[in-house]
Formats: sequence, structure tokens, C-alpha cells
Amino acid sequence: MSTTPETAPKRGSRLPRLARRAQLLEAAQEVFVANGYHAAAMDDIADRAGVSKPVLYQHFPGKLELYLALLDSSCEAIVASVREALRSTEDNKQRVAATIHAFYDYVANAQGAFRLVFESDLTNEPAVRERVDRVTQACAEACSEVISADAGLNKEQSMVLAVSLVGMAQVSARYWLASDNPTLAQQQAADLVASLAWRGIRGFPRTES
Amino acid sequence: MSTTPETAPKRGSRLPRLARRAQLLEAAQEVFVANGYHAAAMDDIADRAGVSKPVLYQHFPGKLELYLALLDSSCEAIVASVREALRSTEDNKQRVAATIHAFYDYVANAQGAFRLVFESDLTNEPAVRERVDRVTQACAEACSEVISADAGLNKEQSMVLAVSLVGMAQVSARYWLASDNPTLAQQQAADLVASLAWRGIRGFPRTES
DNA sequence: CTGCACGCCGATCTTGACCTCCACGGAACC
DNA sequence: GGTTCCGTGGAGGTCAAGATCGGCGTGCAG
Repeated sequence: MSTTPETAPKRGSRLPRLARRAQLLEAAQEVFVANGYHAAAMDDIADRAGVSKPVLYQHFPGKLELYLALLDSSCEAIVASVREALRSTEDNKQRVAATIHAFYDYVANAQGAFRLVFESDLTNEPAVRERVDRVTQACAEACSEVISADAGLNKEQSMVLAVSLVGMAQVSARYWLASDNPTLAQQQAADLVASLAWRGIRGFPRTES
Repeated sequence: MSTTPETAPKRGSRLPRLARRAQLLEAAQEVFVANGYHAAAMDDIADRAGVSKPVLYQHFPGKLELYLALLDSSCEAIVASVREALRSTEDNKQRVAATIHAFYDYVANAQGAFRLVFESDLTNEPAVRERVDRVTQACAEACSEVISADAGLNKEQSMVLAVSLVGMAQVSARYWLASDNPTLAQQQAADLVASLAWRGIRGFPRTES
């Protein structure tokens, strides 16, 4: 309704399988993001794509598999962004900033794909839980390698710190998006959080006053 | 402990209304915590309490209201703990530590009530979303007052920082609980995160190198 | 002892959503 | 230009789960 400039909603057009599949995935993502898993109906997804339900089931075995396909894409996207951010420089301060910005970009863009990862309503499904947990785990592990190397902490300790930083980025980015604040741009908010994170993590091994 | 040494699961016993209601709430919390909202069946809750379904509906209008009653309790608990932690001292370093520890205590105790708040699978329901958001909002506002007062930042900026700290505490506490790590005690993990948070937030207004 | 009131239970209804069956239409090919 | 084939569409089955009605047993007053 508000913004649905779909690819080609002409009903009755015959598409090659891959194009149809892509269109179905896009439609499904819109519906899942807008309504969550449970409130999303397969009828809605089919209607949204301009096809009928059987075609949906010719491309995906069921609702769960369709959801998992989208979830996997979203998980890979954020993990890849974080890894890319960490690889983008050798300066740790820049690394922190780039990582925080990666989370903000992810939350701001991707047409809400982050909701599948960070606001899923299917976390009781083991397959979903496992993927969602692995995202935080993977991001934190990538961070913890840098932390552990530079701070001389053991694995468990650096993981706790890394998870804290990831949680900070994730929660604050979602908050920033929700209270969609025109007076505080994405860049500024992310810089502020990056500053907080960097002050916290820099030169960590020394025990302060 | 983990198993269920319930109050009085003898089937057929007649309880006064308030006692019955309390028992139903406890049973419902166990089931909701274990299974989430959607996977939790009213039959399970009734069975767990040792009564039949109609009594459940004589005490609560429906599943949602039952859930909201529990959710409200859990929300009030964590917000009260955070406010208490902030009030417990005038030393900001101690404040940070106490707040982080409040989150860890909340996650570790309360027989998993935190799952209703931080891992709810009903966030699409506006009533639930509103309550869950208000928890982060309220905790962050309580923190931001201290931050804003001592750091001289405006409301939006201090709120972003406060939300970041709350997210750090919340996510890291849940991670610590999930990877139930015998080698890293709750105290140590919380202290580590508190150290990270305090390094990050202390003396914030000055812009460093 | 007997009638009454009250809370509880077994069995049932209904809704809603995931998932398939029979008819149509257009394209390709001879 | 006719036939065959494949993808599409609407209508329906199934089932789980939330929500509800007629009996039953217990405790009390007279």
C-alpha cells in the first residue's frame, strides 16, 4: 500500500523459474518483515507476488523453508558486512567505527531484512534459533580475534567483550531506527556509539583506577 | 530447582481464587518461558497447573491477557532493578557496575522471566511491542539522566549512549547465560562488561585523540 | 437428613492457516 | 491450423488450538 512498486505484478505473466523464485523471495521478505512469521500467511505472499498458492509450493516445500531461505540471506549479509568492516583497515579505532556503521547500514537499508534476524518471532524453532545465535556468535568471534590479539585476554573474556560490543551496536541501531530521529542523523548516532565503544575497548588490558 | 516442585499440584484440590490465580500465573510463566507464546498451548498451562481449561478462562479472558499479565510483571521487575541500581550509589563507576549486575541478576534469576521481555515471539502484537520497547526506553532514560547531567550532552545523544549501554548489558547477559560457562562466573563476566562500559562512558564529553 | 449453591471437569465447536485436487489457457511444433 | 503439454487458478481437506456448555462432587444451612 504505502510503498509497493513491485517488480512486475502483472498477473498471468510467465516467468522463468529463477526469476519467479526471486520474485517470490522478494514478496515473502516484504510480508515477513511487515507481519512477522506467524502473522504472515502464505496466501498473502502468493497474492503479493501475483501468483497463486500452488506455485509457491512448487518453489518451496513449505513456509518454514521459505523463511529460512530469507533468514540465511539476512544472516550472511550482516556477518559479511562485519567481517568486511574488520578487514577494511588495520587501525583498531577505525575498525570499531566501521563495524558500528556496518550495523547501522544494515538496519537502515536492506528493506528491513534485519528484522528477520534481530526481531524474529520464530526463535523457538531450533533451526531459526541456531541461525540467529550464530550471527551474534560469528560477529563476536570476528571481533574477539582482534580484541584477543591486541588486548591479551583469553578467549572467553574477549568473547564477552565482543558480544557486548555487538549487542551495543545492534540494540542502539534498532533504537535509532525505531525512534526515527530527524535531528540525529545515522552518521552522527553511529559515530557517537563508535566513540563509546572505542573508549571502552581501547587499551583494555591495563587495569584502570 | 529446574524440575517442578510446584506449590500443590494435587488434582482436585479446591483453592481460593487468589491462590488459584497465582498458581495459574506461575504455571503459565513456566510454559511461556519454556515454549514461547505461540508454541505454548492453553492446554499445557492448564495441565501444568493441574486444572482444566475452563478454569483458566474463568480467571483470564484469553491467552493474550494472561501473557500480558506476566509480561507486565517482568517488565516492572527489570526496570525497578535498574532504577534501584542507579539509586544505590552516587559514584558513577559503581552505578555502571550495579546496573550491569542488575541485568545479569535478572537474567540469571527470576526463573527465566527475562525471556518474556527480551526474547518474546509476540512483538508484532502492538500491546507487547509497546511494553517491551518501554522497558529499554525506561532503563535508558534512567541512565541517560545521569549521563546527561554529568556529561553535558543533550537528550538525544545521551539516550543513544544509554541505549547502547543497556543493549550491551542485555545482550551480553543473555549470551553469558546461553553459553553457560562454568569457567567464567557471573560476577566476573558482569565485572568485565562493567569495566568496558565504564571505560566507554566515563568522562565522555571530552573528545579524545 | 436433605436441598442448595458453587466451582470444577470432560467433551465439543469453531476458526484460521497450511497444504493439495480438477479445470483452463496459451505456446510450441508438425 | 490443430494437437499436445505445462504452468496457473480457484475451491477444498485437514488439523491444531483457542474458546465454551451440560454433568458432578463437595460443603453448608436448616
